[in-house]
Amino acid sequence: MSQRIVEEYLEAIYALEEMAGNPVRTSSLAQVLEVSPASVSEMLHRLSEKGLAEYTPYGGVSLAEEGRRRVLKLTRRHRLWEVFLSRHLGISWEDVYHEACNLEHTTSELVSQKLAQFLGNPEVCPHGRPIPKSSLKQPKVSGIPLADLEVGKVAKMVCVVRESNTRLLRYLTSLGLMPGAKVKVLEKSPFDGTLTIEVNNSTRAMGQEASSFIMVEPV
Amino acid sequence: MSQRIVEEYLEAIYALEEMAGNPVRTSSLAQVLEVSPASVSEMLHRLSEKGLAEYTPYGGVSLAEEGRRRVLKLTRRHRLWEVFLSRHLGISWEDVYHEACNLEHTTSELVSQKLAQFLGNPEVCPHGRPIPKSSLKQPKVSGIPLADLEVGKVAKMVCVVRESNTRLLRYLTSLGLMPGAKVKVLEKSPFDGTLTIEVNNSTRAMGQEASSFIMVEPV
DNA sequence: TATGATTATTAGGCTAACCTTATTTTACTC
DNA sequence: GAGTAAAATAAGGTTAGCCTAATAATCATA
Repeated sequence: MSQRIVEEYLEAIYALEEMAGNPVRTSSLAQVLEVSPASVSEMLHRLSEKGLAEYTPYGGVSLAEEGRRRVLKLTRRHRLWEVFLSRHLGISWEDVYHEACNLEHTTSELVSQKLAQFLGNPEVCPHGRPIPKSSLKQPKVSGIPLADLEVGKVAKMVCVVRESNTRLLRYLTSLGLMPGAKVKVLEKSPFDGTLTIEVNNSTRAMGQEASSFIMVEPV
Repeated sequence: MSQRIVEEYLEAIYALEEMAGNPVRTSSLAQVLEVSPASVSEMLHRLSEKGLAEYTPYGGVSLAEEGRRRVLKLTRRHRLWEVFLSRHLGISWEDVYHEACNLEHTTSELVSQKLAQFLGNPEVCPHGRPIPKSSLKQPKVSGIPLADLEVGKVAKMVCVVRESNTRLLRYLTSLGLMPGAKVKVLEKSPFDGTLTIEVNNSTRAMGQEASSFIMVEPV
C-alpha cells in the first residue's frame, strides 16, 4: 500500500470523525476522497488488517490507536509547515493549507522536530487550530461555533475549522475576521440563522453555515 | 504515469549523463534505480512518447528539452531546500541531501519561488553545487577534480559532486574539507593516484576515487 | 413485520509499475 | 567473419488502487 494513499485515507477518516462523530461511513469517505464507495470498502479492509483502523462491514470505520497516532503526526507536520509558509515565506493563509498538504507527506521526523524548534514550538496554525505536541496527545478544541453565540455577546475568534476552503478564507479576510479578532453578534435570524455581526467597527451579514465553521471564545 | 516515478527516472538520467556523458545505458539506470533493466526499458518508451526523453533502443537515452527543464526545476527545489535545512534548521550537510530528495517532489512553484526569496537567492547548495536559476539555464560546472590538481599546487574547494554519499561527506567533514577550504597536494601516487594533501595545517591521505568527487579551483 | 429505498459490499476488470525468464541484438575477440 | 559475452527487449505474470455492475444488508415506515 502506498504510504501517501494510506495517509490520505487516515486523514479523511480523522476529519470526518471530528466533524460528524463516530463511526465514519463508507459513502462519506468516498465523497471526500473522490473515489468510488467500492474502492473505499476495499481499502478499509486493508487498513483494518494493518491495525490502522477499526472497521465493521456495514457499520462504518474509526481510527485505531496506531492510525490516530499517524494522523496526529501528519497534522503536526502540516500545521508546522503552515506556520512556516505563512510567517516566513509570506504565503497567504488562504493558500498555506494546500501547500502544506503536499509537504506533510514527505517530511521526516528529523525535519519536523527541527522545524518546530526553528518556529519556536508554535501552539497554533495560521487558522488558529492547535498543533499537536510531539507527544501526540490529541489537542483539545476550545470555544464554541460563532453560530451558537448569543445575540448581544462579544467573543474573540479562535479558529476556522474549514481551513481547506479557500473561498471561505478569502471571505473572512475581506471581513477582517482572523484568529484573535473581536466579533459581536447583533442579530440572529430565527428563520435560517443568518447573523448580523460587527467586526472592526463594521456591520456585516454572515450565513449560518459559514458561522458554524468559526470557533469563538466568549469574552 | 506517477509524477514521482517519472521524476526519479528523469533525475537518474540527468545524473548519469552528467557523470558519464551521453547516452545513458539502460543497465546503468537499472542499477541506480534498483529496478530490472526490463522495467527501465519499458519506462523509457513511455518517457520518450511523452517527449521527456530521447530514446533509441540499444542506443541508450538522453533527456529531451522538456525533460531537462523538469530536472532543472527539481534540482533548484532540491538545493533550495538543502540551504534551508542546513542554514535555518541546523541539519548537517551529510543529511540534507536525503531530506531534500523527499521534499523536492512536493514543492510547488509558489513555494519554490518564495523560498528562494526568503533565502536571498542563494547561488550554491551546502555542498557547493550551483542552484539553477528560476530561468532554468543549465548551471555551468566550474573547477577541476582534486584528483587532477598538480602536485605542489594549492586550490580552493568548490563542491562535492557525490553529495548523496553520506559516508563520503562524513569523511570530508572529519578532514575539514568543505566548500571554500584550501587544499594543497603534497604528493600523488603514480601507482593508484592516492593523494597526500594538506588541509587546515594537517596532512592526510585521500584515495583516488574520493578525490575525483571533489571539485577545486586552483588559486 | 414486510417492503422499498438507501447504503455497503462483492465480483470481475482495467491500468501502471514493477517483476522474471527467454530471446534477440550488439559488440568484441580471435 | 564467426563465435561468444554482454546488454536490451519481448513475453508473460503480479500487485495496488481504482472502476462499474450486481448483490446484499440495513433502515424507515406503512
